[in-house]
Amino acid sequence: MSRYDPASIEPKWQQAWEQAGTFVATRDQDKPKYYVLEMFPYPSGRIHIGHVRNYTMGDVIARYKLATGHNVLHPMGFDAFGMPAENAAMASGGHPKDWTYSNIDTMVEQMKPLGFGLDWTRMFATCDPEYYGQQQALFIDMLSEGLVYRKNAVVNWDPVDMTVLANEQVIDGCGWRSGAAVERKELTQWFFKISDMSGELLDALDGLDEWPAKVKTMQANWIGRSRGLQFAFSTVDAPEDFDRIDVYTTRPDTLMGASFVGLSPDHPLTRALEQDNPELAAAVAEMRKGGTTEEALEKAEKLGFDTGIRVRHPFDTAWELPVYIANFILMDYGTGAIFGCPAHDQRDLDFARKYDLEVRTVFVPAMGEEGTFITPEDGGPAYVPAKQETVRYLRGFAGQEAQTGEAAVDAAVDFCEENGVGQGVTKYRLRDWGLSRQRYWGCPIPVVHCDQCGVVPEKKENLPIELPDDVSFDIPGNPLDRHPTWRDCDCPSCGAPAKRETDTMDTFVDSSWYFARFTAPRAVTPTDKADAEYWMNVDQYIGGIEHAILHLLYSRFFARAMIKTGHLPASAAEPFNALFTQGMVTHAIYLSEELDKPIEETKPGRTPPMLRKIYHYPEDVIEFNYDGRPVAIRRVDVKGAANLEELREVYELDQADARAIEVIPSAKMSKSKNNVVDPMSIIATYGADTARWFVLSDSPPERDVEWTASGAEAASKHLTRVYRIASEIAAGDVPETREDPALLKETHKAIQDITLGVEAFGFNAAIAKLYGFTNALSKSRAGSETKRFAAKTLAQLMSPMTPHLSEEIWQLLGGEGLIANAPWPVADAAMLVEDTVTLPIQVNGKRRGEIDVPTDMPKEEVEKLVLAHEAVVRALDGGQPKKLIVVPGRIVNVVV
RNA sequence: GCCCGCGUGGUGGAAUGGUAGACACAGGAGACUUAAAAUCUCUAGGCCUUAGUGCCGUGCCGGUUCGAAUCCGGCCGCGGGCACCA
Repeated sequence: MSRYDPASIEPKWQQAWEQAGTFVATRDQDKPKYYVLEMFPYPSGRIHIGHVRNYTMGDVIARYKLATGHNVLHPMGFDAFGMPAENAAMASGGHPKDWTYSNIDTMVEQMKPLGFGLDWTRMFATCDPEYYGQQQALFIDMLSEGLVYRKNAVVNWDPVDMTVLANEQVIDGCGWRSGAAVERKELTQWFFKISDMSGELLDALDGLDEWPAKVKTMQANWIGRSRGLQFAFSTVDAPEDFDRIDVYTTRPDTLMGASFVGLSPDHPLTRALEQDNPELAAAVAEMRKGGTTEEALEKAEKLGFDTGIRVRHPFDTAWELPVYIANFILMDYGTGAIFGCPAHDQRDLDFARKYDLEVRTVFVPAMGEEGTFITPEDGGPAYVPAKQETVRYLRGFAGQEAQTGEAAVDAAVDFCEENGVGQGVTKYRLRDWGLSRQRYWGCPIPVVHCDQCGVVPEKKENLPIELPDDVSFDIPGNPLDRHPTWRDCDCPSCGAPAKRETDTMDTFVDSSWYFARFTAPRAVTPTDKADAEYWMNVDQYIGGIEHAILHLLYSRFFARAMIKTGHLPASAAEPFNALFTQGMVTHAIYLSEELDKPIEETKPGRTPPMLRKIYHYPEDVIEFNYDGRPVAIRRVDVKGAANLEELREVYELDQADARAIEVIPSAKMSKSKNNVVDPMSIIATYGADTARWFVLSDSPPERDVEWTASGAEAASKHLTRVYRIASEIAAGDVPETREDPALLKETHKAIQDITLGVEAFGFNAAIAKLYGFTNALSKSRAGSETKRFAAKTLAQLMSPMTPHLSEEIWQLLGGEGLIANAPWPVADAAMLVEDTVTLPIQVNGKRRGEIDVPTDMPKEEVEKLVLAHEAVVRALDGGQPKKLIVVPGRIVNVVV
């Protein structure tokens, strides 16, 4: 009998699928279509075990849907524009294009041996001119629909390198290369008008039944609809044209607690004051230092500057409030100006205390806490209860004295509207999407700047506007900007000499419509109508939770924009019917701190040896327990230690030499920590099916999974066992003994469990059931026909996860055709019925015994049996039960 | 700082509000073998001068319930996101 040999089995079946065109998708109106998509990878150079997990999950769904009679579309491509390619070019010469395409080649080569049921004929990379040319066409259509516009926005500016920095290139407020303090600088940039759709994008979340609730919550908070009051303070001693300052507040009920007005450093009034007040200008310049991220702004020390201007309180013109410029106020949200109510906002309170401003408590807890409550005026923290909580107003002006924040806000808005102070408005936190990037390796924005005509879209027949190849990355900045000829062109409108836009698009644009392009990847328009109508929507989308907000929100916006521009059917407004977010694959980090040179080499006057951190590769160490915690030693240091005791001795010696390796468990895989597990070595050692089986087993798919060598080995052992069991059955080595009705039942139970498991993304639980079923099959003394049926069913149930092994077993057992095409087994409902059930008996919620009863026994009879049970009799001690709860088929609880 | 998650044996984890620890890994004991590997069988949350029909136990504290890993409130820890990483 032959051994399980993945190295020979796997290429054989991959070839068979390719020859049969098993996974090539073509439109077929007779079958229900199913579009399964995993978030496409960035071509970093090598596939990562996290990719293997992500694509295996998608593949399980794809193969399962194929077996259940669907016409499946399961494509793959690459999200290929972006900074790493430029960084590589800067670091080691070369060209981003060469680097990217060579990485793509490598990754495709690494993915193919994994046997994913992908339609490779549809593959593309977003850096293919064929793709980004269509993206440019889309952009032009969006421009003419009014979905794109230009405005000023701030960027991270490195004043030394004279270049724009990405947020990740700003480290502790300084440029990553120059180390210079980063400033916020305004540039004219392109924007998508996503904010026009804020309400629609928010409301439509309700219809996404098959999306995780957490993703919908995150998106809803991100869009951030708020109902508030917009009103104006009239100013005293302000420059011309600034006789009023518009503010927006979500808490108009706290107006009587106002103690100052805050302006954003980017507010028009701030800019006006800057002109002739050097002291103020210097303070504002200080506030503009640091990065642009919300996190940086929030964490920055709260700075203010008193403008000297005063405003009149809308309810009492004699009451004047100071106007401060404050660095924590965002120009993009509301009106860029707020009123501060220190008593009910911790940030305002910190600010008020710093600048010695008034604190006026507006409301206090409604009841109970009189004795313990310290008002903010008396040094307590800001009082910020939930809006649903009822509070008592000391300085209310509308509504009841005791009311919820919500009711008070509504009453305040009504009051203000009636008295002409302001009006209730709905605002969104969501800002327009800035898509301009001052970088080379991205999709060129297809517009031309003409002295006569202004900003003009490129003609579609001139697309794609291709990136020039002759560029260099030896100096910072955008190579397109300094290219001698690429910018020169004729105005598409008047024909006069003009200049191209040198900004390229945010890579989120590339990934916001690739799912639509996959339906017709070679079409000469962005999409093909018939294909888009047939294949959209994506039935199941799978990807990382890190994309919960931006990528998914942008894609939802793009789908709507593509409907408006005629590139998608109206039914595709929500492009992803179901979403699944999977966890990361983590791995322990092996860390030691070693002297950078031997002590004996130390000479007087020389630098003494320093401890430095060394990260070891997983394959270079042996891990074991020492003193109750996991530690490791280098394989080269084992010195013939044959058992645990000797390994521990070596570890102790290493500790003395400061060479002992600490194990830091479950860390995100990272190249710099050397804890990246290369899937290719796993495949080389165990085969693709083992890798696939392992990444699905043990951990729930939405949670992170720790890669362990022992886990991979266990997976491999199990597949070997399945192969051996199946071969024995195929070879007729099974003794013809008695019938075993239990095995037939187990088989149908397994069909039921695994089918439900796959449908619900419970892959780890499904695999646990497959272990159980395998054990049942192995132990069963059933006759060969029943065993053969069970083994064939096992192969089918495993086939989405371990497709190569399953094909091999299917063939051994005389299955017809490819298992990939065999119809998914259906459980016989009659086989799933159990005759008896074991009911645990609880007394006061604690388990005290159990009884076996027929499944259909009436409640009354169960009660009689329970009351007769010795544990219950003893607990009752002759008395009557207070309560008797019988949950049919589940449990019995006696309350005494 | 703000938003969203997660936390169960030595380890990964299972459990429609209903027997906590399924299924595995590592460990222990045994069988087979000249031996090893492979394979198979059994064992396995913690506690105890009472070994039981016992007590404790799902990050911590409290609540709802006949019954809570699961629901609610507060706290601690870890992770994801925060609009130019993808």
